[in-house]
Amino acid sequence: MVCTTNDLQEWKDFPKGLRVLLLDGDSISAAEMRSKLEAMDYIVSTFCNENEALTAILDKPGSFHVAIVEVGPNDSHGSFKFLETAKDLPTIMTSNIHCLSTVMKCIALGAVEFLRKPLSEDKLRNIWQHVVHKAFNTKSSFLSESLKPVKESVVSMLQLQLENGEPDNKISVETENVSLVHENDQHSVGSDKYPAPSTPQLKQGARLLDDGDCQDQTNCSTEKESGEQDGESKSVETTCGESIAEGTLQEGEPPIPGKNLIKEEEESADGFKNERKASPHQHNRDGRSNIDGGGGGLENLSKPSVNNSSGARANRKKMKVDWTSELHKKFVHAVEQLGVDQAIPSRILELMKVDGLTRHNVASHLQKYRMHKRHILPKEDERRWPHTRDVMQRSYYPQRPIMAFPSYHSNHTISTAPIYPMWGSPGGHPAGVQMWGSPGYPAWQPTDNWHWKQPYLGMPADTWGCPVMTTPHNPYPSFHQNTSGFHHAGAVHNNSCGISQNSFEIHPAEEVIDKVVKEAISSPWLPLPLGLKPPSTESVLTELSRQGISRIPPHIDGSNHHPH
DNA sequence: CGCGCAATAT
DNA sequence: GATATTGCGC
Repeated sequence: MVCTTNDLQEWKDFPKGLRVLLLDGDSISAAEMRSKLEAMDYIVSTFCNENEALTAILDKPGSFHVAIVEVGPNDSHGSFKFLETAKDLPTIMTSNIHCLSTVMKCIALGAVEFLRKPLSEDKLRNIWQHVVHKAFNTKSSFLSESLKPVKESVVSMLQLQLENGEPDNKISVETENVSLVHENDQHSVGSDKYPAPSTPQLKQGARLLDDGDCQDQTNCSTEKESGEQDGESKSVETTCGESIAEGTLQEGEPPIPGKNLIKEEEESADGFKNERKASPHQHNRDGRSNIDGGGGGLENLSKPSVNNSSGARANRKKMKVDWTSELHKKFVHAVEQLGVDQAIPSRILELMKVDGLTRHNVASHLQKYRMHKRHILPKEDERRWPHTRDVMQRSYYPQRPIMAFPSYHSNHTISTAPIYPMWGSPGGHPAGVQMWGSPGYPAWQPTDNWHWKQPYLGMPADTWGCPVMTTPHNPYPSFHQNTSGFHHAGAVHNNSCGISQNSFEIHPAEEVIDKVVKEAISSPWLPLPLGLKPPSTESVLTELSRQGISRIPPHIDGSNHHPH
């Protein structure tokens, strides 16, 4: 009970004041982490080698609350040594190595968690959880001096009763401040607020406990080989890593008082509490939910963003869905599955299986989605494909030929089926460019998710979205990898919108067409090759028949008008 | 009631 | 300025 008012005071800004031992062989990454941690008010001590670090620990036990240790590629024994020696210090291992066995070993040796590098703010921010966890899972008698205050203050703030500890609540926090019990206020306005059980990717307050069903992505995050999700920022890991309160704490607000926990994000108060609804049908996190065209089927909900819900007020505001990559990916998958024709909010919603999402949310997103499709794609389409190739070359932009806009209403023209996993200009933006969405996403979130990145390298990314060179007409080599073959080395590689410098006669390239056709058949829900122009339907059909394919999948057929 | 679109809010 | 939400007609 070395807990003084002062201590409490110190903890009121929670993560603030936590002492972090940082052990990283890479001074640069160490500096980065340190910087981030300090921004969150952690107190960081950096070490370059385990010996120093261990010395520091042994020298002054209780100097640190938590450690972050890098597992180097070669010299991992140092890390393990640390791990084994500093048993008493919650240690988070981190590495660039995605080797499962390494991860396993770390965990086996006592690491509380394994995080892939780079460590995003979100990952770092949550490290305090381990501290609290430990604080509550260590017998009082063994509780280190540094942890006592943690426990004390948390207990105090939450007004908990210690089972074996001392029920001495230093400061009786005003109940108004920390309401453990979330009033089931689902009545609120109208019924349009669905009981969002555990908000989807919505801003997820720091619901530490919650459903015990947390996927242990932590360890599994060691990817296989899908070279896609390198930067995945999953914060779930820590979030559900452990719950502070085993039996002691009731589920409830995060242990952190409402003060300004983190400076950078203060206004994110939107902790909507809703009792989890036992939606029978939905179980998020089911591995292979959708089609997933060969992509990394990883889906973890919960987005980064640091909403340590300022516990205090139970502002069940309007939960604002923010469409994260994952969310959007799901969305797109759903749309793809359904096919435009049937891609209606409700269905999409179902397919997405995201708790807390409302039909409205989806509808809205869909609206935007469509909008982008109609504007971006066609544009791209044009520029890359100056329509009447010979004639309109002069201005490929302004011309907004007939088919430029697939019009909504004529849902019967083939063009309605557009959507491919990228809204944005496929060719116009290098993979990493973020178009809409994720404005607020930290840079550390790589180019991952969002679809505008190259979807499938194997298949011409442009195939659907952009006619590019896959069709008879335009020979313009796009700078995309797939076309590289056609490139004239010296030729101007005017990205995308190149005027036909030298339209070397590239013929329909049978194989390409074939590819397209096959794809079209196998994925009827995908937009047809716009390259085939307005009459594209027919063109396609023609091609199909030429290819000896006589039967057309219902989708295409159905959605396409006059069978005469 | 649900969808799509426009207006409005943040 | 962009994105999400709300409102409204169909």
